[in-house]
Amino acid sequence: MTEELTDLLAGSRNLVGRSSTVERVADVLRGHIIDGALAPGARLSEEAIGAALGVSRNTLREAFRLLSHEGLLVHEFNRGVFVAKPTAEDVVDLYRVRRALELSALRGAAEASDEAVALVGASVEMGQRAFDSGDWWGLGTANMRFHQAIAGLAGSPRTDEIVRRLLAELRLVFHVMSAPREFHAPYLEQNKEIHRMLCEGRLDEAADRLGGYLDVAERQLVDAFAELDDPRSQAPA
Amino acid sequence: MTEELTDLLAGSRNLVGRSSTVERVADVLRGHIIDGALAPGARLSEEAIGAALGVSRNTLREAFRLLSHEGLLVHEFNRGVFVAKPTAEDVVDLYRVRRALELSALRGAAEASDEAVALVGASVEMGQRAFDSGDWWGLGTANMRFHQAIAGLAGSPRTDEIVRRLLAELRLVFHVMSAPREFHAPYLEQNKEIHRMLCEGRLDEAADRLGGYLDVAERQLVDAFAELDDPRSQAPA
DNA sequence: CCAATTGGATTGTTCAACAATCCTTCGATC
DNA sequence: GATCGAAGGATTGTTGAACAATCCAATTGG
Repeated sequence: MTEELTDLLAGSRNLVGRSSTVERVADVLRGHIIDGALAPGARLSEEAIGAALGVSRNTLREAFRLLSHEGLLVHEFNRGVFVAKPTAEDVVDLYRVRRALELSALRGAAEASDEAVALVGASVEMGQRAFDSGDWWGLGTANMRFHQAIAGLAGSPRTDEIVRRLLAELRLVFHVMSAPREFHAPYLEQNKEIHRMLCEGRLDEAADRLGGYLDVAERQLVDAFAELDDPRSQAPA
Repeated sequence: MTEELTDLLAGSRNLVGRSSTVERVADVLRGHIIDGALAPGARLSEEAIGAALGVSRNTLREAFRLLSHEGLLVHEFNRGVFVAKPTAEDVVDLYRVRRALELSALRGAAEASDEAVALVGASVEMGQRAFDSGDWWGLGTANMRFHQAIAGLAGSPRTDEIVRRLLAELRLVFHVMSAPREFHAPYLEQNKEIHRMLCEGRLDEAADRLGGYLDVAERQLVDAFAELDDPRSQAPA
């Protein structure tokens, strides 16, 4: 179910004209990267992946280039492509851009379309269902959907694309979180409240709430990274 | 010791070792697109361009993919790549994202580095020189540089890249302006004043000024588009 | 005049090959 | 024994050609 929706999300970007092999390959790889099957830092061999997916090296390289520009892969000349390995600095940067775009969209939501507002509500309900069934990764997905819907209030195709890219990178970051439930669960209530404020037209208030919430999440992630790099937390060999 | 050497190597590689054919091709094409040698809407034949630049179709296609993700080219499946042809809606969208990012960067510029602030000043001086020598296209370039410097106040690599992409698209938009002087010249004074406010720490004031200025520019561009589409302004065949 | 067909041109994708570069291993020298 | 350097293999960078799939325009037929 969740996977179906994820595919729908990714697929809804470009309409139905989805016949390019390159994009299909990129979709498959994106999925594997986002759900962790391809770990951050892993090298993707052209020959191996090409053989596994049954596509030529040239086609694969075009797909690599696509995902590199989405921030999911990094390309090192003459060395190959690697799954992006976000750092604490990347987290700070990602949240900086998110704050600018999401808060701007929320503050200007007076002119948002009804469908855009409805998407926010739908993401909240989706999160509730995931919570009820104990699907913590699905809860994370719903949370992403929530933020994408917030950004969508601006009615701006470019904002939508930028935020989608940022959230995909953020998915990589979440792989360092050892406790997805504790991380994602508290935000469900916040999302509900922000949605309520949005429906009542209390936009500035909603934006302030969202801003504070982003600060907390960023802090939490940065701390998680610090703990990873901190030698005292490493188990003795 | 080792680390120093590694840093040096990495730094010099990015500056000098631009040895990828794909990126060199992309640079050439980007230049021709931005300065108008390749007009918006023009189709880029793989065979023709490949022969002209002396690169293979596969390499060229990778460069196309790069520029497509920068928004300068649009790729239509089974039809080819075309120089992007922005519409009035694109203008509105571009300014929406610019407002969000540039104003956010300016409002948070209290923590900006000295170099970042200096870049703003440098762009203003560059604009003054272009104005004095009657170089209107150079004035436009300086203006772009100014806005990139404003965005750079955030100290965010991702913001920098996004804004660079937006401004490159905007360059295409400017090709519809028949009077570059009248369009660009008035903003020089505004940039000076915003720079002054920035140096004096009057950030919110500067941001308000910039916001209003962006509104005017957007309006001006949209009007120019409306005139283009308006039949009454077209010469009889 | 309009519609269907056909043919040429262009793109999408694959395959094979070679040059350039990197990483590893092996050896040589001190 | 350790450090440095040089072959060796493996991987990427780039090219060229080939074929299938698709689009576009001209031609043909009604």
